[in-house]
Amino acid sequence: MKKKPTIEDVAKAANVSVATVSRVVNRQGGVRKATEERIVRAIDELNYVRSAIARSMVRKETKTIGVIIPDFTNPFFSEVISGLQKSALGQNYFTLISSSNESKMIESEIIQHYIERGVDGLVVTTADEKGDHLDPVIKAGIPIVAVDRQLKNYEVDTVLTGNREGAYEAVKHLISRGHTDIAIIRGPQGTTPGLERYRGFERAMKEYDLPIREEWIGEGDFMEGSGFACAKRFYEASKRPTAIFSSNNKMSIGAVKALQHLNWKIAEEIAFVGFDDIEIATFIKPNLTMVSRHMRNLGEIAFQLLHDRMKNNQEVSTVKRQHILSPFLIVRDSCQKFY
Amino acid sequence: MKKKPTIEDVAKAANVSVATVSRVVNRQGGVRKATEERIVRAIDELNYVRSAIARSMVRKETKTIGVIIPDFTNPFFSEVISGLQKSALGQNYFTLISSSNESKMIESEIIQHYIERGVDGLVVTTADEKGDHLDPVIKAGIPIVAVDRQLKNYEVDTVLTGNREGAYEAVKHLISRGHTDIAIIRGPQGTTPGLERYRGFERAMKEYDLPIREEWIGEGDFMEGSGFACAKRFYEASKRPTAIFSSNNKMSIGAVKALQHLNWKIAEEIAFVGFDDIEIATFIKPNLTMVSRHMRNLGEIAFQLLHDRMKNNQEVSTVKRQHILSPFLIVRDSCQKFY
DNA sequence: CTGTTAGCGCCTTCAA
DNA sequence: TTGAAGGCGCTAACAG
Repeated sequence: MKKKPTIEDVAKAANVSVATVSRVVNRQGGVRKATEERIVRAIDELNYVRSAIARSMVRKETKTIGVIIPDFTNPFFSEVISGLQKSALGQNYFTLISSSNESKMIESEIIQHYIERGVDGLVVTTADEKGDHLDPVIKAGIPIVAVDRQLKNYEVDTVLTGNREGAYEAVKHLISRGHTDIAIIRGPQGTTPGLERYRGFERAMKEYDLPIREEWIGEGDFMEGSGFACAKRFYEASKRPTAIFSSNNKMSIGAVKALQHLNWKIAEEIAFVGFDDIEIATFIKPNLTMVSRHMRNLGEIAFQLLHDRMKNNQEVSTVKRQHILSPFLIVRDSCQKFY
Repeated sequence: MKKKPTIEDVAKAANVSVATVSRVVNRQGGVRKATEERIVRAIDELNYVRSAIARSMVRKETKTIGVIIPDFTNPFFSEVISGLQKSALGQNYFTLISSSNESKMIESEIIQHYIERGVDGLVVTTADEKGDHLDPVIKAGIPIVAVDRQLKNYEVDTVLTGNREGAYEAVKHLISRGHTDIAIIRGPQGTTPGLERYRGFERAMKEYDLPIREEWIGEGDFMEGSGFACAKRFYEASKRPTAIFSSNNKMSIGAVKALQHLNWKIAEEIAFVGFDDIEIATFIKPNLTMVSRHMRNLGEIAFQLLHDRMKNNQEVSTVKRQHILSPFLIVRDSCQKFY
């Protein structure tokens, strides 16, 4: 209720010096048993909690890492931060998590906050892969790990998924089921996932000598609405594709919504695969075949890399490390061959 | 790269005193234009960022609020924190968000972290509504706002949903469609949402003089698995219900999974309503009728209440304020009357 | 308008 | 095994 007790209050109550209290609070040992007990009792009685602020002030570290994701409501990121936070807590690191809402500007603000608060490291899925706006972080000498999207202008550790590979497998799967008229809902081509998944699509198509039609390339923005719009456009195309590959989870949601809306029958009339599994995949009538990945792992690995940098006083290896997790295809029922 | 510049470095570079630098950094005015410009230039050149830590140290406030939710991967909470964080940022407050995973122990740890870090306020959806473990927060004089679940042992501001009311409406809707044999998948009866939603169910049943059968009461834990199990039990009951009310989103997911698995046809053979809308609701064949609520609002209001307390130096009103948001029924196709 | 200075609560030598 | 004392970077009087 009243003001918070300080280490000095404890010292007074236990009749020792602050230095001694500090020793027991930090478990440094070298304190007589009896003294320690007296101090512990005083701590309890006063409800003393040591101030992380004052501590950070002198230690020059906060045991805190900043995390930036583009969207709280995307389940993919929920899983990632879930894994990340658990790993961090295990090493006694605390996580600050913020969403940029895919805005570079907001991301900059968040970064400012993080630097002011002295985070020891940063994990970021950036809204802008050029990444100039991360300059302050670099300048401050704060280690960074990029997740899912790269930071092109800087040599930072990166955790990625085999985007190209995953898309390639998905499209190949479609082809193996007899499809040749395949459309793609692309993500923003300025982002690694957007571009790479397109490249995977492209590779598969080329490998089998299949034409990539202009009207079968939908430009999406990784949001639901664009998935819906693209699917609709495909339906209205001069020639309809027989299969669709969607580049991320939210666009898949939108696309499926559109297919249902148009009564364009999945599997029977239009095959479908999407990148990143979604909850509805196993609920709707023909279950959806999807490219999936170990999301929590992404978060865990990201923390490992960062932790490494943080304790190794940054200078150990200046080489950028890249970790690529392989996605995997979950074959269900939405890509049946049909004639 | 090297060590971070301090206010003193800036002062030296601009050839002024630290006090003056502080004035311009904090926009307090009373500094000659020319001087200010000189300082700003120095700040830019040195990449100076003021240390929130040192600042908090003397101001005795961190402009930071702690948030505890039970589960990152529950979309309900994603929405809530999304709204919360946006409101907070608007008032220049920073949010620390952590998940307790429904564990009281983890929640305690998080609380410890928060107190150490000197949060100015706390927003919590607790894993244990008795809330004794929040004692340290109370003792530290940190204002609290409870969201979605109460803290029974303390008089703190609370934001709730009309749980009873929502459940009541849902069940009445079922009844109005001709159902009399209604089962419920309950949440933990030790939680406000769990208990209140049951009470709503009960009230509707009593009002219409319908029997509540033992075997039609499923004990769930708000997690997917229990929803699945309960639905299965209903199916195997000596007498099958014709309608199911599920008490939360995750259990609804599980229940629907079970219904599909059992090939127990929704709407045709078994009506269904659930509390909290879910994405699959509009995807599966008969669209699911659901009780929904303005989730982002919950977060926004929570912040309002907290903000109020924080600036009013806590003593203005010791009265506990309670804010109840009304849920609303979204009628779709899963409760058709059938005979 | 600008500068000086006393802390904020804690950790960390250095002595005792 | 313990204590004394100097900061960490910043803000907020108080003086000029």
